[in-house]
Amino acid sequence: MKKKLSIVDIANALNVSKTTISFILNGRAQEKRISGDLVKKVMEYVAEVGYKANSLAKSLRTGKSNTIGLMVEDISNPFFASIARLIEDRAYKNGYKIIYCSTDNDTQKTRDLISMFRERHVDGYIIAPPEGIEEDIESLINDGMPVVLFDRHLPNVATDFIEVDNLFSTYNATRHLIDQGFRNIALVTFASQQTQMLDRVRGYQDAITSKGLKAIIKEIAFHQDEELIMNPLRDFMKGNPDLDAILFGTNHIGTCGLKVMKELDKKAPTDLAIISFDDYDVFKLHSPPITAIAQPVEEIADYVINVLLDKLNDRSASLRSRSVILRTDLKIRSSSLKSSV
Amino acid sequence: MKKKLSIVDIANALNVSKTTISFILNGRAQEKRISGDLVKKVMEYVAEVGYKANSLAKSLRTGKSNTIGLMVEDISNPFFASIARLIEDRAYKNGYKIIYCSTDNDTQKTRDLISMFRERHVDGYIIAPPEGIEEDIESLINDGMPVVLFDRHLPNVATDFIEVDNLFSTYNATRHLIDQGFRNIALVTFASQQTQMLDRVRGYQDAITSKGLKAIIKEIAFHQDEELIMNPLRDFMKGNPDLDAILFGTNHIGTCGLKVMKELDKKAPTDLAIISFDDYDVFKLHSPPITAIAQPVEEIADYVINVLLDKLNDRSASLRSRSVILRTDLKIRSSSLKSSV
DNA sequence: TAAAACAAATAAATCGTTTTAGCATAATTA
DNA sequence: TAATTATGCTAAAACGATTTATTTGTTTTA
Repeated sequence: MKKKLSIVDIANALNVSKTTISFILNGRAQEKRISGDLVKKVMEYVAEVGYKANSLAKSLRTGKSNTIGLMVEDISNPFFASIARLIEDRAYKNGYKIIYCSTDNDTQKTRDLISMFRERHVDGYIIAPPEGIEEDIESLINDGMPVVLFDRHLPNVATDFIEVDNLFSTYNATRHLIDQGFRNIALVTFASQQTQMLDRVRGYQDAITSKGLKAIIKEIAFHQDEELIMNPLRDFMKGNPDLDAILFGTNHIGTCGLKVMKELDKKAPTDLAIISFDDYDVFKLHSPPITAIAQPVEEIADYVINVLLDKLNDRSASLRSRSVILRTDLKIRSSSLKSSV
Repeated sequence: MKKKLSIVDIANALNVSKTTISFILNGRAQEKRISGDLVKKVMEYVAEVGYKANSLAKSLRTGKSNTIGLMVEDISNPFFASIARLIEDRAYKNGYKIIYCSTDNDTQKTRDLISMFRERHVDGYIIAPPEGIEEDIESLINDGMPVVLFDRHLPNVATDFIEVDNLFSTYNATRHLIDQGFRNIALVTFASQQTQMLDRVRGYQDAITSKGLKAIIKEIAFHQDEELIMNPLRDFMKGNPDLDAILFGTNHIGTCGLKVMKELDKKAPTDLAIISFDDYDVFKLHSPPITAIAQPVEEIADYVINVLLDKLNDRSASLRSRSVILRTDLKIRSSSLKSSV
């Protein structure tokens, strides 16, 4: 267990001041007019012994940790997992590491996690915020921390966010169901006051009422445990046998919905037409394939990281706050097509 | 942007030495026989002003960062995502944060990431190691770092690891196919010298040869890009029309396999019986449901974190190195049952 | 030729903690 | 009563970097 080299060791070995070493290593040799000879000598020696600066000491002094805090709802949810993956790649390429955590949409947990991130001096925050976290985010921003929200935003907090056009997405999907001839169309979604959920509900409602139909909305409490989602879902389906079609508000609910349908031996689209938010393998490979509202995950990740890097590099950029609204893509598959009777 | 309070601010405000504050805050008041009155005063003041120690300074001094580095193959793979999620939960409960990254099974990338983790002074490492990383892991261990491998291990490196009984898993699955009456059974897997892959191949081979059948093994290069997996897979299926059954070596290959079968309009199990390693929604919900080798993800995560915490708390524990081999569960579903002709 | 400017490098302060070693004063022992 | 031991607290060093302010010669300038 060899002791790690410090800058002092280098300085002593070369009989040079550590100040000089530091300047050279930080590319300030020219500016500090340190002779080319010495620069070369130092660089060579550093390479030879494989010295690496202690990033903790560096961070302590400079106040920068080169770390980004990423808070998603649940890292094991395929939507968040794929976004996390893309963000991770791009962050690393720009010299940043990621510390991540799952909030479970739990406000208190999120609060604790934010203060953990703060303690660890992360340089920037990427957050899919739960409800009730407004004050904490605001105080983060007031303290000058770069913050980018995604997947949803906080209406009264002025900060950058990236999300999709949720309202239009569900409006469009609902219209598609109506156009196909379905009339008893339900929306099943998580009970939530989060913006993306409210918009999804509104989009559905707008489409439904524009055609004079009756809105049927089933809200389910957010839960990790699938049983607690499937139970009310099962009750709902059993209790509404005259339903034509269901629009699922999230991929998780959509997946649970498919499981319940399987249990009850209901087939899409004959027994029930189906559309789910988010698109992933389960929906693509299902028989019949499930119509899905595909979010542009790559684009979301790109915007998120780019906006954050902008703010990180140029503090003044924090002033104007950008909101990016991206389009979704309704992947029409047979689960939502009126069976050609 | 209010300046953060430091321990000196607290000391000055109360007219007490910072040493004393530090002792009190670290629960060493009794040991250092500091009067109850003072302890109370300090604790109250600290709570009132909401002082939190700067963890960077703390880490610099103590050499502990309370961070665990987690390296998986790909965080967006459902197997790794769910393990990561479980590990994350348990780590946080024990006061540790997670820094994670995806290795893509790329040795050089992994090497870079290990040195990043080292730089950041993570206290412990959880790694699903790619090939060729033996030396780096060894040097980590030699430097006294607690390391736990999972999902696979490195044969010549003595360290703790958690994995499943891969050999028996594929042996058992193959036997099941044979028992069902299938005879032309292929194994499609990633080309890899990793232990878990070698074992999976061996398990398949053992079962095949024990019955005097012919082993048909298709190895595909590891790739993120699905097209590059699907292309050779498609060629293989087209080129071997007499195949009875396929055992897929990983969930990713399994998913791609299903996509190709969908394209080619092949149905399981009539056209081709199917079993995949790993069990998740895509397989459970598929029509027909896909027989899968389910890994005990919760148990894996529990062992991983427990073994690591043990080593973290008790350096001597590093000496005896544990290998935990867990059982998988073959979830038999209709994709592997000989159609009752 | 004295003053100013420059070149090349460094000493010391700093970031915010923990930890070691030590200092008064009061209480106990012998 | 002098020596010892507790008690309660603190000064200063250390962790390993960056940054500010300074030093010491050497050239230019006027």
